[in-house]
Amino acid sequence: MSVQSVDRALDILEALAERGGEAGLSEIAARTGLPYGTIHRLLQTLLARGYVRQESDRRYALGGSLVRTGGVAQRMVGGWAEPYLAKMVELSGETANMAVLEGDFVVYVAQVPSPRRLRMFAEVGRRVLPHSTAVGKVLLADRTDAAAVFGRTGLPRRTEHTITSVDRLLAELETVRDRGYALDLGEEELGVHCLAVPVSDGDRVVAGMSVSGPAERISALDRDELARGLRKIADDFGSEAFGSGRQGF
Amino acid sequence: MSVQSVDRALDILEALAERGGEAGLSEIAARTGLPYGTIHRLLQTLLARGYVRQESDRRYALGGSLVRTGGVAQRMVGGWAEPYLAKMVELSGETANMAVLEGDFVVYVAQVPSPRRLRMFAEVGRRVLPHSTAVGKVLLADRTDAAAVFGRTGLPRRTEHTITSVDRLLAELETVRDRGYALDLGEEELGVHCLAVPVSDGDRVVAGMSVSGPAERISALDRDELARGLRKIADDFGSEAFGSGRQGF
DNA sequence: AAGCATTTTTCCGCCTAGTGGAAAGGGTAT
DNA sequence: ATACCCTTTCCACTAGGCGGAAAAATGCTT
Repeated sequence: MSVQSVDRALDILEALAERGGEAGLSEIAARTGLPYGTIHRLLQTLLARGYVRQESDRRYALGGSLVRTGGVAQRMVGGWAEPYLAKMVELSGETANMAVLEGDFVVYVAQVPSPRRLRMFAEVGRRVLPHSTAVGKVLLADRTDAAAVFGRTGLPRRTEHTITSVDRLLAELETVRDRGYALDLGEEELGVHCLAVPVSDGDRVVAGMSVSGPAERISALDRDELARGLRKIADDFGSEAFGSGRQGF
Repeated sequence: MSVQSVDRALDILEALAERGGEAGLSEIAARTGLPYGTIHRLLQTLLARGYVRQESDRRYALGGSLVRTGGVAQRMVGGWAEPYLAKMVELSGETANMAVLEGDFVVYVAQVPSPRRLRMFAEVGRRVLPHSTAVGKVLLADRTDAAAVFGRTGLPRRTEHTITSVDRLLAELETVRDRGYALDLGEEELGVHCLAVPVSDGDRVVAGMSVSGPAERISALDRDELARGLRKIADDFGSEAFGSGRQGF
């Protein structure tokens, strides 16, 4: 049903991405379980097209050609997310956002603003640090290297409520995993509260969706009930947008 | 030398990207020249992996899986660009940036700041409109649909120098094509001048690199000589980062 | 509502394009 | 200088992929 060599080429690209965009041939072999000759041949093909690049030490890295298609795809995904974000706005009355983790940063990729007069507005494309945002917390809760991320970024204090202790933050991520949603109680911007839920591709958390608004309005909502509603929407979106991924086991 | 089916799968992905991320099977066939059966089979493979998605009207679109790899690749490219941007800083004494076009926006993907006390600082990841920036102009100069972009974005006045007439702007793009570099004379921010040059993958303009600084300092430089120097650096980077693309003709 | 044109999907025999084990070639650490 | 590890090349085998053409689905026109 599937074309073997294409499948394998994608495996290689993904293996490279998981290793942070760079790996040696044998590292790829270890991860994918493919024979060396095969990997080398497929890499040559990707190399010739600029999807992979070879460094001077003969290691392989993801190449520039992925940027173009990736950018186009990101806008598409943002577009598909809009109806779902609109549902979240309907449910909560507040502005809804979708964000992904890019490196150590949270990047907003789509937004549907609240119809209210007083509302949040975070431009699409904006980058923020994960430790002080609800989406950042859901995104990191799924990763085992959260502590390393905090090590690199530090935990700059944004407001008096920002959590600046690594231990407290890791404990909070634990809570996020357990209850399935994350909060930001004025940690990024004073007077602004957010509630975020994960978007999964069936295997891993690939994005986060959140609603944000003035502290008083958000506090007035029933958190658990809201979270339940948002999770449902995020799950629907996840299976629609990323759903066909990871089949064939 | 190259694996045929992988090459073809990449052709399909690129055809989709060129069509704005969405196309019917026969559109892809027209563009790639591949037989229907073959395209369909390859699309099924990409579909199963989430690299492509099928809409309700049976058309195909780029899928979410590209976002992950694309994001990782973008950071890699930004990293490779740094030594080149550093050379530009050395040459001009001013902050150097690299940016790409994402949809109708210019997105900064890498930066090396000037060592001077008074310097430009535009955060990586920032989005701006193309009409009022030098990088925006080089990026659009290569596209035939620049007028359409301006139609969608409008030409908001950022300063008293911003060009707000479509005709004047299109004429300026013509000039940019001819002389090989673009200027921004306080059109985005008062008192800030920029000079940008294109980065090509050998076929099309895929990014722009620019230097920006206080109007007085930039004016004091010999534009044509500076442009020549920057072009050389940008060309070197282009062939290094995207160079192995488009072989095999 | 029926028929026509267009586009997408399925099928299957042919055979080429891809596979992968193993050996040769490079780098670099000891 | 040598040994080890990682990468690249080679080649005989055959499974995996190819693509023409028919079937099915969709949607447009009359």
